[in-house]
Amino acid sequence: MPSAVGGTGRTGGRAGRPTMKDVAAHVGTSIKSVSRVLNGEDGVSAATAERILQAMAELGFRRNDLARGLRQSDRTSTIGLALPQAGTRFHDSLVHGIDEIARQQGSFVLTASSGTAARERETLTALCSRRVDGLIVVPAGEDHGFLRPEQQAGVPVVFVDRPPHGIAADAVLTDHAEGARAGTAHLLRQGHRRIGVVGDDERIFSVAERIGGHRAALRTEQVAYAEELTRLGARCAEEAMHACLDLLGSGQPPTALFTLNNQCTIGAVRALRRLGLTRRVAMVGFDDFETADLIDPPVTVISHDVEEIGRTAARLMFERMAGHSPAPGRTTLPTKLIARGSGEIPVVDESS
Amino acid sequence: MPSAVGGTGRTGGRAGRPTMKDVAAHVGTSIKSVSRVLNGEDGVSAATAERILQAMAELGFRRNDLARGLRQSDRTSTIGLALPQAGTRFHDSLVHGIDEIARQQGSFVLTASSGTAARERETLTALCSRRVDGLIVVPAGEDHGFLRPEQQAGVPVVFVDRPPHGIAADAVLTDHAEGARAGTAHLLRQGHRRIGVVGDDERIFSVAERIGGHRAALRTEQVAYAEELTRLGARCAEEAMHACLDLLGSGQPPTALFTLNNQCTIGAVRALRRLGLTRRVAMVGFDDFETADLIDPPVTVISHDVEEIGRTAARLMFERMAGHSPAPGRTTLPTKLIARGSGEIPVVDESS
DNA sequence: ATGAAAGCGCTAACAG
DNA sequence: CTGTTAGCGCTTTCAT
Repeated sequence: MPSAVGGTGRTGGRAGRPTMKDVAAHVGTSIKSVSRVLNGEDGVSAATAERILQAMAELGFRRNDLARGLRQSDRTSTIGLALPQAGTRFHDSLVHGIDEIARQQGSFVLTASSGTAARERETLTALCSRRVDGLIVVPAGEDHGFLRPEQQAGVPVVFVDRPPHGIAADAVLTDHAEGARAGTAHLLRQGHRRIGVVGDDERIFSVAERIGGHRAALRTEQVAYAEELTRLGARCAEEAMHACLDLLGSGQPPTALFTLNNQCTIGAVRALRRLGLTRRVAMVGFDDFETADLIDPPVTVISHDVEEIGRTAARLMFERMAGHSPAPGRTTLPTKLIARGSGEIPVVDESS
Repeated sequence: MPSAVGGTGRTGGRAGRPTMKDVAAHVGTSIKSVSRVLNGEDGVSAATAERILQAMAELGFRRNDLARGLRQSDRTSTIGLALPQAGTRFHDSLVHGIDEIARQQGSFVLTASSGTAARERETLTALCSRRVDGLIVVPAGEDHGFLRPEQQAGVPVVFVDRPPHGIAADAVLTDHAEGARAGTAHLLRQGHRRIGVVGDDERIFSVAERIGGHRAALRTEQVAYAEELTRLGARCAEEAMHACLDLLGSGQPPTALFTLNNQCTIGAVRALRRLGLTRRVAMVGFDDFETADLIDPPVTVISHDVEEIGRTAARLMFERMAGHSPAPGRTTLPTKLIARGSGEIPVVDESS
């Protein structure tokens, strides 16, 4: 038994963190009193409490919440948020919304990057192994069945922006289809009949939904959907630009463009610039972005309230944590068309 | 003793998570064998191992890494990143860079929003209470002395973008002063002598540094620094726009603007638009942004490699974790001027 | 190849 | 008002 002073035998003061045991030893009281002070329970004299607080400050004590959670009904007061690498304003707003609600509930939000589909599972598992009380997931991968054990263990999982596959869970979505319908109808109203579509991979839920809405609008006006005016699979602004250049350089170019996310919108603007068509080809883009009003002409967009999506997802999660257990469902939030100019360019008279 | 079956007495399969004890009971082996399988140690027959793996899958077992860390030298393989709410691309790139290095080191990055200065301490403390192995902080507040105990306990802390106060720790900074000097010199070279400056609060390190660089450039060319052309305290694009409107509407308006971050740049562009001065007043902005090339005229900026900042900070952190302990220092990364058009507008001949 | 027991830092449930 | 004991889920040490 070598120099067993403060339990851990801390002497140098350098390595390892002080524990409650150390604080207790420092004061000459029991560990339980320290615990009481820390948790604001009563049953400790003011004098002792004072000395304990002093010792904690002196030693630089910080409670180990991990150990605490281990004992305390396995709650960590932490919720996990998994985000794929986006590179849009989506992140910030979403985190904000979630944070607002979590804070009200006394929970702490930890965000992890799930990156590509391949790494997503690993990321979510790591979050769960760190025992979050709930999980909000912006899906990157295809199947989330592996999260079922978490759900059954009482950890609610809420999906954002895309519905879950392989698991029954709440989802908070944007009304992609209706937004795209409105955007397309807006262009049709200006007389456009040849509308080019540029977007990411159609296997992505939001992309498929948006295309569906686009086609619905065309049907309503009895305009044929021209396959050759659609360019999908553009994963970044660069690829979208090339798709647009290709589209606009074809024999029968579109008189308007409908872009399926803001990266595509930015790519489209670059393409229109290069070809000197900014004022001649109309454009409506899905997703708003900060400088949309500064581009010439200002970009007409379909916008959605991402912060509200975050708040809604967080509320759903906390409701489930509180014991509510209706059948998992989808909440769909509306979009708004913001007319700024690019979408109000009328069709060029082709007979001239 | 009511139906004590699997240790925890789990029967419904609903509440609580399965533990190693449950897995062991399910297989009819000891908890230690389960542990061995999980950690890839040998000393378990292939047959038993197989049955254990099966049971884990069946029960949806997930190891509690918190409990693990409690026992295992208090390492959690997790590093914490604290970010104030920025609303710029800074976030994404920084997280990316840090993530890249952390992944190589087998660590997991958890990001928390530190929000305003007031909430920062609370956020950082919460991260520490969750026992991260290291901490990367983009400071929001003024004093970080409260992090000293963490450092002493062997948790390295690295600051990004602003140097620490009240604590000796590594910092990874941008060469704000040199960048601002170069940007200002660029404008001076076009003949501008009345350069308006719009930025956030001067108490922010980067703002002060940038102003310093700006003034240094003026001194070199023997141009007087005109206090009345400087508008600080603009915390968002909106406020920056009003500051610019004010500046440009004054009796002796500047012929060029130097904006101290991208929010201010965006505000300035809006102001120039409103006044129809986009082609007449030159502008250079600190920080690049995605659509800078799409604005008319395209915006000349001082850009820095944020991802590299992240990688550098992470590397420093892991080096300290590995035992390196030189005196804490500053690493300063260079900036690059990207001329796109707005900064190359020559001074208007005032005599005409 | 396997398991029993101790203990990580903390709190819950009981004593005094 | 204060302290003792047990145990959260896991790994470590030491036996078998």
